[in-house]
Amino acid sequence: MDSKNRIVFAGTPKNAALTLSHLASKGFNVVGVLTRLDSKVGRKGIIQASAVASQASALGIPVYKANSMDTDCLSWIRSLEPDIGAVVAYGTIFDSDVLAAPRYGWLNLHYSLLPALRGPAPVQNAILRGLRETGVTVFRLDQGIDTGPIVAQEKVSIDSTENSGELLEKLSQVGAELFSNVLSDMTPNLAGATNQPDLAPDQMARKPSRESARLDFSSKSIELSALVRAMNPEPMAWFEFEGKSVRVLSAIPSSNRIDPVGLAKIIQNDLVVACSEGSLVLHTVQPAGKSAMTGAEWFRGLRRQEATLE
RNA sequence: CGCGGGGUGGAGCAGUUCGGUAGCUCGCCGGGCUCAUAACCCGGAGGUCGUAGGUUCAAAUCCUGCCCCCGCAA
Repeated sequence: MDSKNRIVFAGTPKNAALTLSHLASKGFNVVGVLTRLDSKVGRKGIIQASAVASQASALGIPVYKANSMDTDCLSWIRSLEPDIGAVVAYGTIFDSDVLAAPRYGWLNLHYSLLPALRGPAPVQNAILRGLRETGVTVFRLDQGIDTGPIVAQEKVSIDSTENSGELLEKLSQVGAELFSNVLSDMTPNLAGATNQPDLAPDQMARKPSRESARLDFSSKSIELSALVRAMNPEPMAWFEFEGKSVRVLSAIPSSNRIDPVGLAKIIQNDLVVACSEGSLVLHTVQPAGKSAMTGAEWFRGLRRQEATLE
């Protein structure tokens, strides 16, 4: 491997920080880190540095914070004289000047088997669509969204019970490993990159809205269970009960038959709600203003035999 | 000062409007019934009602300060 290559890293959230620390631990020469500006976090609006910024500081790597690629940012990148750029979930599109700044361009780590699931939410969409397998891709960044030539891919299976948070964790580890392998033999890998085929627009992995995370119990229970897993931890599936939202952190399909759709009751200490096909056990829920609890606990607090959820 | 909900035995809740020393559904422990049980019956332990102070003969309940947890919105 050529550890003398100067790498500029760009990323923002926790999984990007994990990749950064993995690269650093492998001895790569990360000369600068680009991340988004500190932002307000949570109810109290506490200003907080991104996970990548914190990680970079801990590693003693210079950090530049920017939400858009202005000339200052561009000249900072150029001043690093990078050989290659590495991007993991940075959150801003690069213009052609930025793309051309590192000698060999940029490599991006994406959490799907491109060209499938291009876009900002590949992990949620993989589970949402009921896929049994997804993966990670390292590709050369170009002007499009996740459209550049593919350098390397690795498959990762999706367990039928895991949620987006858990799957992302797996993908982060596999991705970090793959990324460092690519960088180890960078020159031949870049030369071997293959162009992506075109993709139908409906294959884009869009970010789920809160409304799309709402549970409609007239759907099939198997679909609802996938929705619940896909939306955890963000934005979290939910339904409305007596004017307040109740988040559903985990749910599993059940063979209990109850009618009509939306009717909920306790069956053998589980909270079961009727769906169009089968029923769903609401295992962990979180009513607005409360901490997470089991569905049965929540229902007990309602003090009734049965209720209709919508 | 973005909007809002909440802190009551191990868990989830009721009780707070109209002050009078605590209740429900579970869990737990013991016993019974049963081939058996997550089902049923009987009994039991377990609570400074977040915290500090105030009002009162009397505060979970009224007043004030503080701490903690959480939903929505960004």
